[in-house]
Amino acid sequence: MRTLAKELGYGVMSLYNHVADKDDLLDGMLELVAAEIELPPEHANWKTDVRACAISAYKALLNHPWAGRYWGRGPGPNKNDYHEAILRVIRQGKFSEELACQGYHALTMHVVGFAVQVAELSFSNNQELVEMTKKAQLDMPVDRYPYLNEHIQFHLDGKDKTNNFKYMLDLILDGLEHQLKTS
Amino acid sequence: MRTLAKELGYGVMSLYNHVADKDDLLDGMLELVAAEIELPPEHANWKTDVRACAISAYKALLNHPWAGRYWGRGPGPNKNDYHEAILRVIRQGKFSEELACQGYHALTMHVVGFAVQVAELSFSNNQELVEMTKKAQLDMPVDRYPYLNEHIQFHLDGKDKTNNFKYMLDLILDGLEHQLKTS
DNA sequence: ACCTGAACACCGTTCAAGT
DNA sequence: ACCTGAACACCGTTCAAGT
Repeated sequence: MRTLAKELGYGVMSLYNHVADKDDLLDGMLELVAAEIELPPEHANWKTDVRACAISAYKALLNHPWAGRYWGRGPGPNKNDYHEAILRVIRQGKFSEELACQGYHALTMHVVGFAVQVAELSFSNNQELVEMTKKAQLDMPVDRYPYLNEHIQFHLDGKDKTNNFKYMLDLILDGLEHQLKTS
Repeated sequence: MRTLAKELGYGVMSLYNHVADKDDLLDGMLELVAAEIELPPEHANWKTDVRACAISAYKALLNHPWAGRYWGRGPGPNKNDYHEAILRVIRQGKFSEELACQGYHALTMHVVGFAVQVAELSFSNNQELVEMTKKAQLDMPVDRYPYLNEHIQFHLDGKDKTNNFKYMLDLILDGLEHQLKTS
């Protein structure tokens, strides 16, 4: 609040003429984030549509790294539109009510769960990440943590070329598709 | 800090004789949470072992709802043991280095991503959840959000009987198993 | 209707002083 | 070695007073 007011060039208390609360302000900010999410069209391919929408939501959350932590607060028009879109697309894709419920939760939980964790890391560049990784490695002797060291080395060698958000997303989507077909 | 000191019956500053920082204190607390995770045995079934370990980690995080938010901080012996265990089990299960990397991230991201979001909700009982849901429903007219309302009704009717954490976990595990077999 | 400073009840932490 | 109160630099917010 105090920082924001200073940035705007007003006294702190002026903010409370436009906003009830810090919570109220946050809700408004979250709605702006939700507005960035590109929503899928009517009646097309559920899998590609829900995939694109999830990726768009993920990008919106990473555009505003503070946002994921607060995403679970109250409802809001733009946030509702996003959730409605996900549910609509899979229901129109012939998901049963039950499978839609499961798929909806799996997808939305994945998006913000992944986003909060990636946003938390927040190193400014890759070099900084490498430094942090190497420092962490000092607390992990190879004889006690052989697999952990192997894994870290795998990353340091730049061998991890997969986008892990999309990788998990596809695990979920493929799993749902399989359940849809065999139900 | 101030609250903790009062609870212990000491002055605030006495804490700094046992702990460098609030961060230092949190790291210690996180290690205690990590200690609650039951680690899998050597050389058994990767799928059931990694599943049990993930569920145990999830339960530990929910036992201490504040913990998920800070899980991504630095390394720590107990936290390292947990990560080492996951990596070991899947590598011993004949995962390639690459698939192990993907599986490791998918599993660990799922556990804490899901935990932080569930912990955030934090209503004390089911009645309270129903109240909150119904209040949220007021901002969601049925004509504008038909699928969202259908979904909420599905929950209010108690028809969602799936444990969504385990459901997603099995989606991931089954996907990994499939990739393991066809690689 | 909008702005504002003083004041309140909170934080984590430094520092100097105690035993 | 362990404890501690005063003090500092922060928070979000209430309240009464301004225009």
